[in-house]
Amino acid sequence: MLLIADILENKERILQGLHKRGLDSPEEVIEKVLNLDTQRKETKTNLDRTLAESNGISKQIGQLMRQGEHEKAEAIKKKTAELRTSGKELQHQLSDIESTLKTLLYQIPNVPHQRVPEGSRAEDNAVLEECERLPVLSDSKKPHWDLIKDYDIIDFDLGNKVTGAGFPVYKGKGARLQRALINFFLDEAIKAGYAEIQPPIVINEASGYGTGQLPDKEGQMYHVQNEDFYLIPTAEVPITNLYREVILSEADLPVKHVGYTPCFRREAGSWGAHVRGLNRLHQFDKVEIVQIALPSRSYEVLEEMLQHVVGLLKKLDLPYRILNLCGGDLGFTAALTYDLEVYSAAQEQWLEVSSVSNFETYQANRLKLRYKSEGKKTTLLHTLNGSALALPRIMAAILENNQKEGGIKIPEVLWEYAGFKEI
RNA sequence: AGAGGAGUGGCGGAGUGGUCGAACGCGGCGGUCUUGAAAACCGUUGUACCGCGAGGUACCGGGGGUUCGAAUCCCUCCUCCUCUGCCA
Repeated sequence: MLLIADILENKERILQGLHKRGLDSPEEVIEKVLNLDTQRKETKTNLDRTLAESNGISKQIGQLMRQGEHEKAEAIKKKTAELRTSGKELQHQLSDIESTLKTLLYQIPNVPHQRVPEGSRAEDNAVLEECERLPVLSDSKKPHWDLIKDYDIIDFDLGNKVTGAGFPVYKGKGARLQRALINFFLDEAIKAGYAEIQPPIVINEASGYGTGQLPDKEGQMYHVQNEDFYLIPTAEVPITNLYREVILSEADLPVKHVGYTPCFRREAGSWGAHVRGLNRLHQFDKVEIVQIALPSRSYEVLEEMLQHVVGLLKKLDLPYRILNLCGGDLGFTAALTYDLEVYSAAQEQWLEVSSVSNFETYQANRLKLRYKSEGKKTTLLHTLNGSALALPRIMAAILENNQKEGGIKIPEVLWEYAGFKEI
């Protein structure tokens, strides 16, 4: 959520940023916000004045009562009736204005960072780094949706039976490889100084608003109706919300957490031929890294997180490229996002396996996540997160890129974790 | 899930209709004393909003209500504790 004070101060810069996202007329909504804010202030001033007067009279009444002057007290009481009705009226006006203002602010995405490239389509994303020699497989190469059947390690039909499409069942070495990857990712993050968290995988509404999944992506989350909970689409949500309404001290920073969770996404309307097999699922596993950083350091932290993810891909020996997402492709709440994609030699396409983002104060403002600086001022922090990593496409790439006649070699770093070297 | 009890500032803990943003203790910060530290003593110590400022307003788990006035009374939801039930 954008800060009104920031909109007032940097209106032009913010409008430019919103144009970069391809918004039609951000001027309109920004003007509405500023007008409402003016109304809010006026109403608040009036309300406070009314309440102050009414409080004063109440105090007088109290004094008179104590002195036993009941008639005088009764006489003054009558004066308050009017204040009371106008106070109620103003109170209602104020909460109406505030909720309209909030609804409006919820509709405005984060302002892209200066380094975010112009553009609206995937082709406009800037490739910052790309593996030079892409692997080429023999003509007998198979996509992972065939390989998993050949080796009987992931079963979509069983998932269909038990749940439905997009909920695969991992079997035998498939399950063990999953577990190996999760443990490998967790251990690597812990080595890099991240403290492990095992959060709940269902969250309440407040948490959904805190990190920005609500109200923007309401339809993308599974909703537990009888409890009004949501299944998490990513561990980012529960882990970041650990710090909702928290004031940290400077010494606590940066906060670094890692968590493994299953993730649930309805992916309404996003199915097609290009998302076969493991490429898109309703339930998948992911290890997520989250940091809370000082505003002055958050872009350093972003680079550090990016390099952590790059390190994982290198250790897994997967060909990757790094994208700087363009304005049109940037997520609603992010200021800058690096996507990491892995090349699948069998599908002959790039698969997104990680998104590393800086949200600056956008989430922190919703979360009321602040720190107390030396000068005793409370200031919003910056939140960041990244997948390190999402499992299914990593799994797909490992299976596809390492396939050979009669077996699939798994990366050496996983041998110990998996307990086998080949499928 | 049922019955009973409880939720107050960083923590502990008073307060059951007005003088309460809230006693007191601990902790934190500043100071006195000390070569330094400890102890002792003195002072200070929440957040947000409105206002140029003086100052004002709101917040005692959340929301709503009664009242001139609510931490205090009523309703409702949430959370925790105890007992019973059920269960990995």
